Amino acid sequence: MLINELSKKTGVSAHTIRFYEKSGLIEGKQDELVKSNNYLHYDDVTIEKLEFISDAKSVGFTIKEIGQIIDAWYNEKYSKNQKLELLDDKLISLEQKMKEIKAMKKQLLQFKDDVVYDRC
Amino acid sequence: MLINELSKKTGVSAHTIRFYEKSGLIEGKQDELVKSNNYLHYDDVTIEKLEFISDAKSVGFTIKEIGQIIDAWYNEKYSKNQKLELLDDKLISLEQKMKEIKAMKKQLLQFKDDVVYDRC
DNA sequence: AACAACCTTAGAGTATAGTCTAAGGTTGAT
DNA sequence: ATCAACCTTAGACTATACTCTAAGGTTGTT
Repeated sequence: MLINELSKKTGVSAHTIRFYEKSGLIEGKQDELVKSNNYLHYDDVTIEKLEFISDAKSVGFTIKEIGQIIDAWYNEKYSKNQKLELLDDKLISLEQKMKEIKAMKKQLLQFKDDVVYDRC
Repeated sequence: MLINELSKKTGVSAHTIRFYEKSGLIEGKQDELVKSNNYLHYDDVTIEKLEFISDAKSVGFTIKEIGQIIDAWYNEKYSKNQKLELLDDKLISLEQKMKEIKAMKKQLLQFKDDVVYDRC
């Protein structure tokens, strides 16, 4: 599919898709039989990747980190051990985020308490 | 205390402290007895606020959101109900973040599995 | 008085992550 | 052939959150 269709299927704008492509997160391929244009074609894996990018951004991963994770998933440029190490690394950072969110929850509940009992 | 001491006590640079002050997150006071300068003095509550800002940034709150939370905590410009509503709102967004992180954890564990069993 | 070590404001510069515009080429239907 | 509706690249613009520089004033010690 071409970029517009990909955009419609994922809800990600063509501009942003191109930005992700420039950033190395996804990759379209040219049809080798067609030399008259340089239109890029995208497959279903790219849809998966864009969905993953959206989820990964939500949890606070940067474009760079997301690129690494995608490479650990789809790419052959890392060894198995390197991939597992990177993924473990990101899992640890998720645990960390989780802890921080729990602590922040406690803090906000404390603030609520302070408001209710006029302690602020 | 003056800005340098505050910076040393909190680990937040004087530049960043000034940026937070401009953004309305914290507020120093001038010594009314001293007219020869416009040095700003900070109290211990500001230390608390800066620590909160750091924690709140970690969980992904924006400066604007952090400002609102601080106002719901220290400021009198909101009613009790408005404060509680805002804090509940932020608590809900934390629950949401928590869910997203759990889902991402599952996804990364799946990726690990795929790597281990050569499914990618 | 001179000096280091502070303080101030204004504004420029950086990184991240888009978002948009312009200028131009291609495709497919009429 | 012409037209809408695509496609491309290059680069400008935006928002957020800093980070730094410059220029100048103040304080405290020698």
